[in-house]
Amino acid sequence: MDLRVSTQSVQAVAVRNMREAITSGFFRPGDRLVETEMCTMLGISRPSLREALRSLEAEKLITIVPNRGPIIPILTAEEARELYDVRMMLEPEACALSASRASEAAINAMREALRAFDVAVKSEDAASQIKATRSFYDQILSSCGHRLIEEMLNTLLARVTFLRMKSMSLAGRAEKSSQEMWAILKHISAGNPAAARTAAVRHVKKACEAAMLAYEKNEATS
Amino acid sequence: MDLRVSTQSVQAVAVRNMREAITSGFFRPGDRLVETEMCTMLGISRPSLREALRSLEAEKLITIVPNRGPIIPILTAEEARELYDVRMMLEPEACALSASRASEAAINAMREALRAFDVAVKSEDAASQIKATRSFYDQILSSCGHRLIEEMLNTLLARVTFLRMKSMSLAGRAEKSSQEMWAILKHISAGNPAAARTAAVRHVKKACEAAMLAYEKNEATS
DNA sequence: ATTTTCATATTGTAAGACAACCTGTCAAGA
DNA sequence: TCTTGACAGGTTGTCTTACAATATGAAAAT
Repeated sequence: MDLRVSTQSVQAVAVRNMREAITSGFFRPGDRLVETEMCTMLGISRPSLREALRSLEAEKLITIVPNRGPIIPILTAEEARELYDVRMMLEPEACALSASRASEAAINAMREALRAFDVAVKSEDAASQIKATRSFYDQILSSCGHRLIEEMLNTLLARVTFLRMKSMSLAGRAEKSSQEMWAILKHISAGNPAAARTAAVRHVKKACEAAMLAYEKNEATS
Repeated sequence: MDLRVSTQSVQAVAVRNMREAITSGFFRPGDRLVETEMCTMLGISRPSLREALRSLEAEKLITIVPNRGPIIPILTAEEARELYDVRMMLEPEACALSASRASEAAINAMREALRAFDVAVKSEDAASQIKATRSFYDQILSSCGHRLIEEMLNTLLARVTFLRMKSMSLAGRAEKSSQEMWAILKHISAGNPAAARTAAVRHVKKACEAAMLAYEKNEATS
């Protein structure tokens, strides 16, 4: 029983809210975040806001251009590729660990998340897809028992949310993604780390390919 | 010819200086960084300092305890182990990449760094050892051609500096470490990614073992 | 049309102020 | 003696105000 009272600093809440706004797609790559506007939106003072912005900058969720202020970064294809490279090194490990230690409750939550994902795919609801994927990964990461991997993958995943939204809209990608994630879940719930790892590798690889495809398509249309 | 005038923000300089102060061992785990003191040390205002502190907090170089302020974190054995786990996933890759693309100049710089390391080992100069190791890794990371791996390993390495200092002081560890790093360099300069990777794996593994040993020894003495 | 100038908007930085909170000390009461 | 309560000092959390420095875009001049 946890009776701890926890007062959150204004700064911390600001970071959380802005992070949510960015990863949910409310702010989009290229958007400028004018300080005074953000202050009124968040209802906080400029010094507090600026502290929050520095935190987000260090997380790479925003870029602060000197004398121009914060903007939501636009990932280049190369940066995206690098993000997937590193995901490829960490995510399989996380899935393997999760396969060896995830609780029944965590596995059920993953199943719920994937069901929600499938529903969102059917109804072509991009926001819900992202949310469901997010929740699926949250469960994997929190159940993998490795704080650092959890934290690093969390920030990495936050950075690619927008990309995922784009690549999910590619024809057939969402369905494929669902299959791949169900495969991961199957091996996790079976307690098979090796299989979970290979399934994760496949998933990240495919996700990367889809993202790269999304870039090519964008170039063609622009 | 680069004539660019780059004015650094006060905040950015503060972050750099404080990061240097932390990773060089000027501040030690457990130390409190009182804001007003830091302000006078750095010659900046409190808002600017606090922005800098938030950046360092996001890098995990400091921990900001609510209503108590920033302190240099004391790594638990488990946190240390996790840091080495992730190093183990990234560092071999970085070395392999470096083996396939490092320039002659970079390799020479690595050699220089290791020579300096050996000198520092002989004279038992802990600070110089850290500095030389740091410079060795800087060369590997900047020559590996992967920005993200470079950045992530940089922050990871910054977090374990103090640990390395402690484990280097273990009998014989510095010499072993030197051998392992020379092995990595050998394979990088030979352009052999696979061999560089295995050498890196061995090095991280041994470094991890040494660090764990340092923890046990500390427990025994405390 | 190109360059220059200028006004506006925005960021960078500082200073001052005060409430909230933690810590340790000391006295009062059980 | 031990616990509790109160208090003081130090530190952080936050806001307000202020102003200099810089970027942007439009108007003016060549």
